[in-house]
Amino acid sequence: MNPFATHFESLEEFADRVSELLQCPITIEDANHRLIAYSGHEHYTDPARTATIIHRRVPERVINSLWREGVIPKLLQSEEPVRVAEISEVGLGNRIAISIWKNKEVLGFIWAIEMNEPWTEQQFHLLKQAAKAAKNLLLQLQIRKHKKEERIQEFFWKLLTGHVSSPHDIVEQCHQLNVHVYPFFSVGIFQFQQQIQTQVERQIDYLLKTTQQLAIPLYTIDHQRLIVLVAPSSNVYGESHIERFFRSFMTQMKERFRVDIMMGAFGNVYECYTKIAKSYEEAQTVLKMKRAFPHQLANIQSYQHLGMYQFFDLLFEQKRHGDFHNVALEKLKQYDAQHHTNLVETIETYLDCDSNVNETAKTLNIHPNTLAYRLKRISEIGNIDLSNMSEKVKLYIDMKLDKYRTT
Amino acid sequence: MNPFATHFESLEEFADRVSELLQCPITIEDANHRLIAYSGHEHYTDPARTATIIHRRVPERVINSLWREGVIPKLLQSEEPVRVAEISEVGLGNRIAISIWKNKEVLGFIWAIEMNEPWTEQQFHLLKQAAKAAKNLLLQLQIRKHKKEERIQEFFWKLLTGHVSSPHDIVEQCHQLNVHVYPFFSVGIFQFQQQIQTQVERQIDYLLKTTQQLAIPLYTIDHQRLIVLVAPSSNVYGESHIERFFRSFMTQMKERFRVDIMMGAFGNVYECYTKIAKSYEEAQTVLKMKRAFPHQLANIQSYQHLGMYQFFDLLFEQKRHGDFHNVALEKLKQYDAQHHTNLVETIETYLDCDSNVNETAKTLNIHPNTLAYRLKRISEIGNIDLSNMSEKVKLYIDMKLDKYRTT
DNA sequence: CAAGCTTTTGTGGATTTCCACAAAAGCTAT
DNA sequence: ATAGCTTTTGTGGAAATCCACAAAAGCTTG
Repeated sequence: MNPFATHFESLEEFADRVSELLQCPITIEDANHRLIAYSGHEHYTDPARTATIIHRRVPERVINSLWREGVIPKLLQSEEPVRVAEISEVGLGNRIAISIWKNKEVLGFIWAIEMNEPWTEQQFHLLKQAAKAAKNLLLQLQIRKHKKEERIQEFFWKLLTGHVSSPHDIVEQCHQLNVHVYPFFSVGIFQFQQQIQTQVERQIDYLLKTTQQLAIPLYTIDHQRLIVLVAPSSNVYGESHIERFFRSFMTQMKERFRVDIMMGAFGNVYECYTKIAKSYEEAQTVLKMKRAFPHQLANIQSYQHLGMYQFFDLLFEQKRHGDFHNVALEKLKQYDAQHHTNLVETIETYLDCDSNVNETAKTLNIHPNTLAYRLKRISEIGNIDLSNMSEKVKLYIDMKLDKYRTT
Repeated sequence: MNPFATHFESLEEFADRVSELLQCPITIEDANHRLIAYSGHEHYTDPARTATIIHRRVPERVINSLWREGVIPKLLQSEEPVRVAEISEVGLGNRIAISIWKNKEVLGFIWAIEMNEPWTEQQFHLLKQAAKAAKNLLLQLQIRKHKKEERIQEFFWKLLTGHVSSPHDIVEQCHQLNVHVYPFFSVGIFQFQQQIQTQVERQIDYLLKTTQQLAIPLYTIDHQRLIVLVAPSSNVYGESHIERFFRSFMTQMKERFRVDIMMGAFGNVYECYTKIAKSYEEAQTVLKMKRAFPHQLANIQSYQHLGMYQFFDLLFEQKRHGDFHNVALEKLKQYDAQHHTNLVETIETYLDCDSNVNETAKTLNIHPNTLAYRLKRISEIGNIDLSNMSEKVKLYIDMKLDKYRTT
């Protein structure tokens, strides 16, 4: 006979029942480690569980430890209970965990704290029965959520495309949809190697829901791209917070799920939600420029650090009208062609290296004096004053615009 | 009785007549030292005269000497003959010169070579009579010229404003108007201190017509501006030729006529005459930028050397839409305001000085180590990588755009 | 006013840059 | 092939830069 074959009013009631039967504290989480229910009996509770209950989610460091220890991969692979040894650094006592399945998808987890004695076969069997019973309860939750999700998605796309009304209305709608409004935000994009499949969607959802580095009130998936609204807790070090989150998201996708993300990018941080479309545009610009200048912008993620490449679409448009043709550059190109020299490459590398002689010489594999000689020739042939910032800027931009054209 | 009170078929006939009476070679020039007529009798002729006749104009170095010796100023002041001592460097022998007047305007000059003996009173008297007689002959030339001038002016304005047809038609029209077509050209503008008066117009005409550094097929005057079409002889060192001409024109206007020119500027050198409007626009851009950045661009005249300022109108337009706001710069400004520091000024000067520490420190009157410290703070506070060209460019442009806004 | 912070200036030494000069290597055209 | 050019590499010394460390001066705050 199944002890869970009755009707439960709520998941809490269910958790309490499991706790009674197993004689230990029980915590039920969804697939993203958000707290769904927990037993209320007076038992010993480790610090990790306390923190989980207080914040209504498992602390990120605990999740990270569980990944590192291989616990979560195991849970995601089998329906069997997993024994977890104490991880004292994160306040986690001895645990038994089991995943809740529906078809081939994990809906959530049940965690039990292993009290003094080791579990009996009987207890393990009970836990497995509990996991089966939890499935139906969780499914009901899921359905309710999915409906809301769809409305939120639509709302987010409206924000991204600028089809929005007043800031006040936006906040109003957020409240209706139960989307938290943060004081600062930025729009980010992750470009994946391939079209994002359903399984990867779940993995993305998992990572985004479990991260606590910053809030992600909204996100959506579009072909090969994941678009997120990120909200750093403060804007003082906002940029670097986002940077760090982006890097860790990408490494985690790779390490945990073997999913490659080509690149990530995000726009400026704004306060008013009407600027979401703008931040989105900026993020798209970053991606575009990273594609055109993969080497230069390999380590750049933010629009803020795009530097002069921010201007490029605009300048390029103008250049196509035939403006800005650079006589100096043309002369250098001509000279290169006629004399089989590398003056253009030289000056470009030199400027890439921030006018650093040694670095440039190393990059080009030439003697520093050779570089000096070439620079002298460049300034003669192109009639350029290489100690004039404005001229250098012009030349640099024109060279990069040239490259941009060929992509 | 006046020996010139007869009708002369041509100016040549007149010159021969004068030559006969004075027993010496005679040359008649217009007010711009262009050859109008010369006597053909076999007399001794100095190299300066030979060159004048061959090139149909007085060589520029001869003109310059005559100015330097004070000969021409004297001629422009009085109707009396002026004795000119030999200037052997330019091949000029002993001469007697007199100016030809109409009301208060000089129409031209008569030059006589003083042969072996010094002139008698009688000869001077004859020369004065000749100058009076020449007046009417020159006037007829003038009238014919004026009419043509007007049609040329109209044509030039059409070219400048882009109201032109095909390149072929332009060349056609040039031929009709007797305007020489050169393979390369650029449009230049001189900005005068004040509205250009008739007298100054003549002085401009004089300098433009006498210069031989480069050809000036067309020019026009508009309020405080003189607009010239300049044609360097070759485009190899075209830019520098034009530069030199601009400088010398401005110094000569000042030294010879006490007329101040605020600044000069010229556009790119093109080959096709349909690009005149473009070159003109570029020259206007240079003037505009020189007004906005008088210090930085004090020594810049050409569009080519405007460097990054070429972009500024375009970028500024975009910036007004609220794009490109620079968080780093805002943070620095904020820090400056709160802590009474000069970080923005420091970084701007540093970039102005092409990242040269010593020069910057001297300019700012601070210790080099102070500068180093400030730069460190700047990169911390603004989250800027000062060894990244692209970021430097962005910051530099944003700072200059800020300045541009306030002008 | 004392403590703690930021900012300025100083010192010294390793490293880099700049410059002049020269040798060697490579290319081109007669 | 040779002469004349450009280009590369080398040497050495003066000047500038970079860096670490420290003292002093200036500001802010309790």
